[in-house]
Amino acid sequence: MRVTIKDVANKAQVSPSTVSRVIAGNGRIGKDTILRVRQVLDELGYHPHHAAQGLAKRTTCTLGIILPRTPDDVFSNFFFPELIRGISTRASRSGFDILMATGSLAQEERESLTRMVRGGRVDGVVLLSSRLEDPLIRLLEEEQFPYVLIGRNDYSASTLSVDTDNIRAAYELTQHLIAQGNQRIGFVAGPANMIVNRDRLEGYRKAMEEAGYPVQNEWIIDGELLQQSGFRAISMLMELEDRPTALVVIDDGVCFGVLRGLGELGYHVPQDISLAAFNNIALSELSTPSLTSIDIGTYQLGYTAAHQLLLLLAGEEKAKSRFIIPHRLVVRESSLRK
Amino acid sequence: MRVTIKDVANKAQVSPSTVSRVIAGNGRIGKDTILRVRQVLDELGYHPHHAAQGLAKRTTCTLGIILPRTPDDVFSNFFFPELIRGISTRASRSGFDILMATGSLAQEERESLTRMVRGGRVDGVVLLSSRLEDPLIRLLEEEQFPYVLIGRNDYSASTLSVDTDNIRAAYELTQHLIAQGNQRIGFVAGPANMIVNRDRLEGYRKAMEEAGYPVQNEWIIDGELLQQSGFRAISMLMELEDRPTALVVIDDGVCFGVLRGLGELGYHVPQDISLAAFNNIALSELSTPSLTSIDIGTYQLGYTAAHQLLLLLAGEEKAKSRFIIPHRLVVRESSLRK
DNA sequence: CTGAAAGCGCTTACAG
DNA sequence: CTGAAAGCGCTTACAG
Repeated sequence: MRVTIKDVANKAQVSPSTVSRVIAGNGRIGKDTILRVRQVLDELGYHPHHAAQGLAKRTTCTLGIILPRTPDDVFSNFFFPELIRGISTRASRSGFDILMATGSLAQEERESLTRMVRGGRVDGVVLLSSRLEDPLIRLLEEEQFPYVLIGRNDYSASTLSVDTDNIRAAYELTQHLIAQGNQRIGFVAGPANMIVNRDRLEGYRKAMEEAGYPVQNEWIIDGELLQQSGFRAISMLMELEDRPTALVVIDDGVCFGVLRGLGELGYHVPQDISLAAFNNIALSELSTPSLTSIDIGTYQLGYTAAHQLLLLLAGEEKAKSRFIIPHRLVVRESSLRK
Repeated sequence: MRVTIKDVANKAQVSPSTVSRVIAGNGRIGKDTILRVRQVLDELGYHPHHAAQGLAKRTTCTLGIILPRTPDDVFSNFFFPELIRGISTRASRSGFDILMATGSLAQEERESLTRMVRGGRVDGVVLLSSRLEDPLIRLLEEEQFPYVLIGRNDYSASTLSVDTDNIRAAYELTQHLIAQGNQRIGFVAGPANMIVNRDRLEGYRKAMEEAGYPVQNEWIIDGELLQQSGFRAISMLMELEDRPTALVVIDDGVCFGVLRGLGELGYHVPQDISLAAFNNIALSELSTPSLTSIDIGTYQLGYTAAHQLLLLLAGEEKAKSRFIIPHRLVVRESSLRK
């Protein structure tokens, strides 16, 4: 059935070892032998069997990722595809493929990762995000398995990671709103166990503090509530005596929800309230009003993460273990002074 | 380093064969032997090596997909993540993982697929879309490799495929616009070499014909133009003497572009022109106006495709080879009579 | 420059 | 019920 190295060896009248060496391109082989073997390789259309090669060489040429478990979490995950595209493109350039597993529960996530790592299915893992005391990170550390984290880590300082300076980004985004004349600025938050969300909240607080503007607790609302209880959260916010004139929103996807909610309540953006968010997904430019957003270089994050992991696997020593991808404030209609 | 079946065998004082059988759960093994082996398995934290297992069993427990090559094609691909989630979830349930490869060029795409298939990396392939005379389909057919196609096929009628009835869906969507009082209806098309796009165009034409409304050629514009030449295409369309009062748009992503373009030209939707599109991505509900769209059951498409492929791999004979996932018209603001 | 042999970690007839 | 052996398809010291 399958054309093996043995078939090639027979036809070319050499030993399998020689065929293997010709393919690998190393080892000193006679010129005419090389030519002859190459010829047969072509004729038979030989293609190495990946598992066999992997078994012998102890390598898989595969990177693993765990798909974020978002059963129906429509928000906040529009940028994962772009991230994965970056990872995949870089991997592909080194002949690596991506093995992807899912887990709808935290438990399943762990199991998927274990299967990958302990089963020797991948050479390294890219973690797409990190939460507080992340069990996946713990697992990887215990196994001493090569991985790169997209995000920040509360676990081990030496972790190879690629990240946005989210504190800084949130700080700048808030400053932009302040520069537009806003003094009462609210924050639509994401799940508090994600480190990226904590960082963004911190940056926002810092900017407000520095400007000498107080932050009211009622101004900070949970973005997840938007899904469950419709737009009650927004409605309550807008009915406050001292309601904010602007909102920093954790993510463009959530921001679309906020925008819609405000619209249904009869408010106009930016006339009645300004909005500014993070991630700059493709649709942010196309919405009406277009969304002011921090472009975090999503593709670049993924690309760089894969790149650094590949370097690590190649045994190249790195000077540093933490890489920051520059972000960029993209000002659009949603936040411009009315 | 790695705990092998041999280590377990030694410690449990049995042969590797026996350990293998205990793990597989087949073969008649003594009760106490089973218990003893299981015990050691646990103690040592044994995990089978995937490549070795695959080599011996000639199976990979992996499904392959080729990531659509969309370097910067922001439109029309917002539903792929959802599709992949469906595939991945179903695969995961049978202990299968997903191997993902990219190719930015058609050439690279072919190579990625070849590597997967000829390298024995996957047991089957899920094709995420199909074009006319698709080279990937040809490759798979030549290799006689198991695959399922999400979409329709101009190649071989017996191909296992899971699809939307796009002709019907477009027909219904157009009928809806007609029912809203529109007589001049235009169409924003996608790349003509994608079969899904042809089908949708056909359904639109059919509905128009049946209603006795003529279709002008100038009413059919190329959605890809929206990206390159800004909104010139839309501007030209709207300046026509007999301009359409409604547009069927090939995809929600493209529809966002159209919406934005109309907005910049000073037109209001649906007051000045109605819009209706396909795919019903998550954001369609959140836009202002919200988008009327055909929900194609994206997740279900992916899930079913994986399911059928898995059945095929398991050797289960299927009665039919083509599965249609029901679609559903979701009427929202963008198409409602003014 | 080239081949025979052992080995990667598993499975599975074949014997008993 | 269990083990020894051969084999999956490749690679890589070891010899020569």
